[in-house]
Amino acid sequence: MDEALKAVADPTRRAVLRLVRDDERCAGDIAAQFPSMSRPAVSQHLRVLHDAGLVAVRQEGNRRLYRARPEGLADAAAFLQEMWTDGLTRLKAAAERAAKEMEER
Amino acid sequence: MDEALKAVADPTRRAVLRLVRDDERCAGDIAAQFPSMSRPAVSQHLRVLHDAGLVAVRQEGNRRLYRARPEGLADAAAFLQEMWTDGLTRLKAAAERAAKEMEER
DNA sequence: TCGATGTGTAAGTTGATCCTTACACAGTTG
DNA sequence: CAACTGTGTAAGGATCAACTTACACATCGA
Repeated sequence: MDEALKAVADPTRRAVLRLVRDDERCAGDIAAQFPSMSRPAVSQHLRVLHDAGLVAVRQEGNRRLYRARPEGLADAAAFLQEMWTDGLTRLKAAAERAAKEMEER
Repeated sequence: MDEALKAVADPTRRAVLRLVRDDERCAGDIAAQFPSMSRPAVSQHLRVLHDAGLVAVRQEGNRRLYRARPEGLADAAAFLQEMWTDGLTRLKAAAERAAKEMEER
C-alpha cells in the first residue's frame, strides 16, 4: 500500500494511469504524451507503477501494452475512504454538537 | 493534492493521522506513540502534515493540539475514487463482455 | 525570577527519487 | 543476414526526504 500511494503521489504517474485506464497502450505511445521528458524517464515511471501493482503489462510482438490495474489501489482507496468519508462524518457531527451547545445558551 | 498524497504515502504519517482523527492530541503525546524515533522526527512529520493541509493546530497554553483535517484529502480521495471505483466497474464490464463472447462460441 | 516542561528549528548525514545520455537486445522487415 | 523499431537497463548527477543531535524559546509553577 505504501508503494501504491507513493507511486500515485507523482503527477506524471497519475497522468499515465489515466492514459491506460480505458485502453491498453504501448510504451512508446504513452511516452509520446510527455514531450517534455525523455522516453526512458517514462519507461522508469512505468516500472514504478508496475512494481506497485498498478498496471499490468502484456507483450505483443515488438511492443509492450500497458493497462491499469485498479485492484492495486484497493488498500489505498480504503484508507482514504476511512480518513476522508468517516472523517467528514465526524466533523459534521462535531459541528452539529457545537451548534446545539451555542443554541442552548 | 500532490502534497497530500505524498504526505499520506508515509506510514508514520498515516499512523499520526489515525491518532488525531478522533481526538485532539498534543505533540508530545503523539511523539510518545513512536518510541522508535526521536521527538523532533515526529515534529517534522507533523509539519509535513500541516503544510499539506491534513491537520490543524491550536495552541493551548504550553502545548500544541493537533487534529485531523479530512477536507485536506478531498482531491486525493476523488482521484482514488475515480481510478479505483470506476476502474473496477470497467474491469467488471470487460469481464462480462469476455464471458459473453466465450458463451457465444 | 528561575528551573522545569513542551515544542519547534538548524545543521548535517544518508539513502531514495527523478531525470538525462549511452547502450543493449529482441522482434520485424527487406 | 542486416538495418530498423520499440523498449528496457546502466550509470551518473542533482535534488529531495527522513532521521539524528544540539539548541532556541515560550510558558508554567514555585
